[in-house]
Amino acid sequence: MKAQAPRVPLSRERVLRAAVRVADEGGIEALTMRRLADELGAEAMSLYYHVAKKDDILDGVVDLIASEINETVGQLAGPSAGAAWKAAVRRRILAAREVLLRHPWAPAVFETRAAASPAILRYYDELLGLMRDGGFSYDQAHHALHALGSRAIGFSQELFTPTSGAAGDVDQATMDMMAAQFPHLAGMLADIVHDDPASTLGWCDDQEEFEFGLDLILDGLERVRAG
Amino acid sequence: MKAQAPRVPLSRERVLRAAVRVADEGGIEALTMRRLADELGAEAMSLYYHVAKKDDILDGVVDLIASEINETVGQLAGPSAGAAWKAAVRRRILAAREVLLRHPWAPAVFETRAAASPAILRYYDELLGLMRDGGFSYDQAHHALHALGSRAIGFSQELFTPTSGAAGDVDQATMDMMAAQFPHLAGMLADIVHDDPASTLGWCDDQEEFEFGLDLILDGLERVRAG
DNA sequence: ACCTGAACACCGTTCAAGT
DNA sequence: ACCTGAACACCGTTCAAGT
Repeated sequence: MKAQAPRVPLSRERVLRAAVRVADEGGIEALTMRRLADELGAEAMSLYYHVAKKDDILDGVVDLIASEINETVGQLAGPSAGAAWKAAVRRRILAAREVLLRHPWAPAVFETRAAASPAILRYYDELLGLMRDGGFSYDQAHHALHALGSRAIGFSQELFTPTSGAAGDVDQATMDMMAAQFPHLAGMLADIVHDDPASTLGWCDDQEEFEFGLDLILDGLERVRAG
Repeated sequence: MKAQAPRVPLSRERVLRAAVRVADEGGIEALTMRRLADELGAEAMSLYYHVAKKDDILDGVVDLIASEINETVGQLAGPSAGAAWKAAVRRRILAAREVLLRHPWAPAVFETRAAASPAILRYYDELLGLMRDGGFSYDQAHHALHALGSRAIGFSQELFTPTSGAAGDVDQATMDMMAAQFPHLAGMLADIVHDDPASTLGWCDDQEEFEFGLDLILDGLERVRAG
């Protein structure tokens, strides 16, 4: 049996949507031109008729995910005037985060893109709008964006996750060695385990920690706003 | 003339130092096995005798940069007990940042590494030590690390830098279009330009913004500490 | 013990050629 | 207008072979 010509003709739109699908299923390293063409029932070279190069695909994919975020946060409602800005911004950021959690590979791609996509610009524009509702000056809001960093759009990069990996991975010998070399890390770990002996761990850079950091910043910003 | 055998024999150490040199000069995309071998006057295949694979090199490079950070912050002095913790942590983080500014490609590599390098563990261990001096519980210090995120080691990733690129790049037509589509971004930009008409711009995610965000978080943490 | 040449599988991308 | 086959330059990596 021979391969059939694709029923639906290719298009930039179809290519980008397929790219998201491939990355969702196999991670970002699965996203090669040949694998992507496969997903579309075409040859790798055919893609170049619809996109300029792979970088163009990555730009488009970022814009697509950001659009998904915009659609989600677009359904949020609630007051944002005055002191209500904080709850509104918080809601918005946590909703954006939920979208990104469905595309775990996306933050890393976001970070490699230099040019801002239209959808990302829109996201930030509306975020600024909420702050303006709260009474922030543009200068204050500008600082706020920098202070939030990638948290503004729902993720935060950690260089080192204290309890990533199951706690069971660490045997007593390594634990002792670590206690000698890194007493504070060991103490912290012991404390976390002690506080929650039933926890499976491998679960601390998650929702709770994200919200702690977010609230710390939002509270600080509220203080700036209130003068 | 034919190539001479390398005078100095290869070693893991030499390979890693050469890798940092190559990345410093040509960016991370210049760091290929063949280019790295060139730098050492050897063949690409020879590297595999001293390192397991490219990933191993990247792990080693991260550890090397983190060691450079540790050496730098190791020379800092000053009190850290009680309320002095904040200044001590601030000093430490800004010193780490200076090292990373000399290796602009490094943060991106840091973020791709899952396993924590010994040098990074040491950095965090000592950072935790300063917080303990300040009176933080391990649980509080744990939250603090998450709140700081990558800022703890001196950098912060932005998804979109409001005024990256020279301001002169934006002509009036694009500015008008942007004002219609993204009123708040346009307003913010106009305000920044107005506040500092002489500024060349393209210079806002820098030191000042980093310190603003850092201080916001440190102030919030101090409030947590003081209970 | 340490280094290398030839080779492999896999990238992104070009280009002339097919329909 | 849209798609493809063959080919190119470049990756990381293996392995048998050199000294």
